Amino acid sequence: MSTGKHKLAQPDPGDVPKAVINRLSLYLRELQHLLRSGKTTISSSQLGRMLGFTDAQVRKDLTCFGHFGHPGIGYRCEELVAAIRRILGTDRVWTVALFGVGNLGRALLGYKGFSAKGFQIVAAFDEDPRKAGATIDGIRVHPMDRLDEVIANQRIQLAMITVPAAAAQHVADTAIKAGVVGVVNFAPVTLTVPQEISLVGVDLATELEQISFSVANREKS
Amino acid sequence: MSTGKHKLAQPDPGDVPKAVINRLSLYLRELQHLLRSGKTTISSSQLGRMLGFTDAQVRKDLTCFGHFGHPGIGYRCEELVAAIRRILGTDRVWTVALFGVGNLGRALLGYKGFSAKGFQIVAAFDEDPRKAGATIDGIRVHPMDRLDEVIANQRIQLAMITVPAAAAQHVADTAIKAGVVGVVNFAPVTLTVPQEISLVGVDLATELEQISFSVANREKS
DNA sequence: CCGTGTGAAATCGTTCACAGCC
DNA sequence: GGCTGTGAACGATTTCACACGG
Repeated sequence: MSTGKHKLAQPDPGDVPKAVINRLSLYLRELQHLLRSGKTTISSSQLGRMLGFTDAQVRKDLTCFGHFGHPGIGYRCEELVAAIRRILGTDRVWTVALFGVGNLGRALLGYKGFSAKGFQIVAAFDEDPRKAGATIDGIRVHPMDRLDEVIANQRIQLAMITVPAAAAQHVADTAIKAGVVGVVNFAPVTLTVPQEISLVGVDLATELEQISFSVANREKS
Repeated sequence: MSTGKHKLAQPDPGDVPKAVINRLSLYLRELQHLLRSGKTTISSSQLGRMLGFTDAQVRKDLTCFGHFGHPGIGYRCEELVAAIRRILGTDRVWTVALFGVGNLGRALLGYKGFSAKGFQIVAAFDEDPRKAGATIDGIRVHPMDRLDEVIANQRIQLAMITVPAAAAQHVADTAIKAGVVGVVNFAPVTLTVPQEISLVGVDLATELEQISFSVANREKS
């Protein structure tokens, strides 16, 4: 058996709420900060307070996947980081291709946070032939028609889409046909993908609308 | 009277689920596409299908805020767009300041999607004195120490934070002290703000972790 | 004691199903 | 016939409260 000493339950992922996975990411981020500042253990209530959750919530979330805590002690940070990374699948390295080398695309190519978390952008694509051939932040920009070849050769698993809205669906279809199994879409459109493909959409304007609503309506208690 | 003919209910925003607001943004985005393609009315089931929701969900979400539908007809796109914009507060223009003119910051300064939705970035700030003084995409970059003055003079309401994680809390505190009432945080840290301030966090690595989890666990059903 | 893990209770959000209207 | 608005049923998630372990 390859992985560590603590039992990792494997519940049907279908019955783990999506919100739990989101919080797991936040726990992980917080734990990594804690580790850097030298803390070795933490209780569910401390961790919860840092993020605005209750202690029970933290424990429930974690026990979806196994028994990581130590009664009377709390959670050992290092242990829990390892466990969450295994749960999220970020204990391995993922290969990512970026589609659309515009402003946002370039910014993402240079973003250090991805490789730190195990996501390696290994190729970029752009329709504009003047961009293809360039190397940005060490990443080669290919023309779109090399897509199949590059995805296959470099065994690319995930796609980040930063092309204009009108092109996003076509790019997603093509990338998926070439073998990509997960997509992060930054274009402000709803994409349709086969159900075995994982998809998350990040719409920056939508995020601002959440703020706008809550500011416009902050005359509550 | 300035605003339209349809009743806009004003429920205590506290009892509208956050998820509803998120979906409202998606409805709006979809409706605007529909308008551009010439459609004038749509039913809850059509709109739902486009986004992967049920018809009942769409209707419930909308009736949180008033009666916008026409039995036998559906919703008139233009009318509904206006209503949702009023609900989200994007029928007015919001002034935004951007903090941290790095890769991501620059990309956001150039992003057209914001002004199209009523969010106008009117100033940027950076600690690096070499960046201050420049103008990027028509937006002036100020040194941090002009923060109070600029926020007040330009009546800036919202902040987008794209500084490094270690600086984010301080920047948020300062911006809030200067009068900002809503914050979108792109730095990978949990910010603490007074409860009357609206906050959303967007962590790009976290989004990828959602994909990683679901790809790693897609042997379900 | 402090702190986890966990059934049971409470809360919240979604879907159903149908009355009413065009 | 097609479609909205809505109470009631259902399902899911969060919180409570306590047994048990260091």
